[in-house]
Amino acid sequence: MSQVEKVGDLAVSVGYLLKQTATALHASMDAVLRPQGLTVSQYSVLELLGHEPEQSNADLARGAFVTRQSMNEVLRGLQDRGLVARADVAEHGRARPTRLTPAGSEALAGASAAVARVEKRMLSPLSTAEHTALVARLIACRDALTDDGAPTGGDAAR
Amino acid sequence: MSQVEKVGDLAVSVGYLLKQTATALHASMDAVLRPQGLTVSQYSVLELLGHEPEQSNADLARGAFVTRQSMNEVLRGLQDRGLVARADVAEHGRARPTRLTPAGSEALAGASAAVARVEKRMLSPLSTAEHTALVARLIACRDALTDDGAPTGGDAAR
DNA sequence: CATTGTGTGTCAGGATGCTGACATGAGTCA
DNA sequence: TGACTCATGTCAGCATCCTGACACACAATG
Repeated sequence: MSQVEKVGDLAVSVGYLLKQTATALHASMDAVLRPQGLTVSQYSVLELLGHEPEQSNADLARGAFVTRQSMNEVLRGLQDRGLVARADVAEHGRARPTRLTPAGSEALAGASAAVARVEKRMLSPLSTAEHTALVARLIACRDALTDDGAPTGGDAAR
Repeated sequence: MSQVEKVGDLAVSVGYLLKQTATALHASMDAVLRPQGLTVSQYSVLELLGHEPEQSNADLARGAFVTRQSMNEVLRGLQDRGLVARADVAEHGRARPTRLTPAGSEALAGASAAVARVEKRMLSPLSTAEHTALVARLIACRDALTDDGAPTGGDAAR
């Protein structure tokens, strides 16, 4: 009974399935966003700003699970295309809050609809009860990993 | 009723939770594998070879959700450290099957045990029934995305 | 036998994201 | 006030992974 534990069958490994499903979702999102001229990272920023305006570069980086440096480049791309706007000078600290432009809101509307269709397709085999149960269990797994142990990503906890 | 759909609250969005959970798992795996001198990608290869020996570079690339080119570099690293071995000449086509060396099997044993502990921690809040239900629903979501729509990743379907 | 198609390994170039480092602005506290 | 801590934005260098392209090996087909 003091057997050494190891990872079992990959076909039913939660870790492997998580990676597979997340990869499939990313690919599907990329497929519908690219025709709209957006990458998944860029869409993530627009979506985050749509839910909570006036976020700083660091805020957005944490929300999208990347570093401030990477987010900076994503924001530059969106800014050059006029989809987001940043204050030229910081109001308070060094943070220069970013907000959606009208063009950005319009792009977000189209992209969000497309992504919603992808999510709907992903969840189509699940009943409403199964859907909510899945959400609850993903939250439980995420919290079990992050409550103590390792950081979630980005560089906020390094 | 012709309302335009959009992505809802991020805190209960399956897509966002999937990304969060997968990121947290990846970070936790990295934290336990790095002390053993392995990256997550390298561990993935060892694990795949442990389950199914004699896989080609392309097979492993598909299994690890990366391109053949990326997998080639991972394999080169493992080969230089003597953890895997590849035939110098192809037996059949151009494929040169890779297999674990004794040192590779030993490294895999330690790494797999560490990863199993991470998975166990992740699943600790779930009952056995919830665990199996989670697996079934992740499979359902993955298949719903990949059965028709977009490819799963890598370059196999581009 | 020649042709076509599919799968594989590999090279070159580039895009993306990360680590490390530094300077700036704000809050805290002796 | 001055020292300290913390969060932010940014620069430089590097690692990783990808796209595009090509050559080879085999199977199927005429």
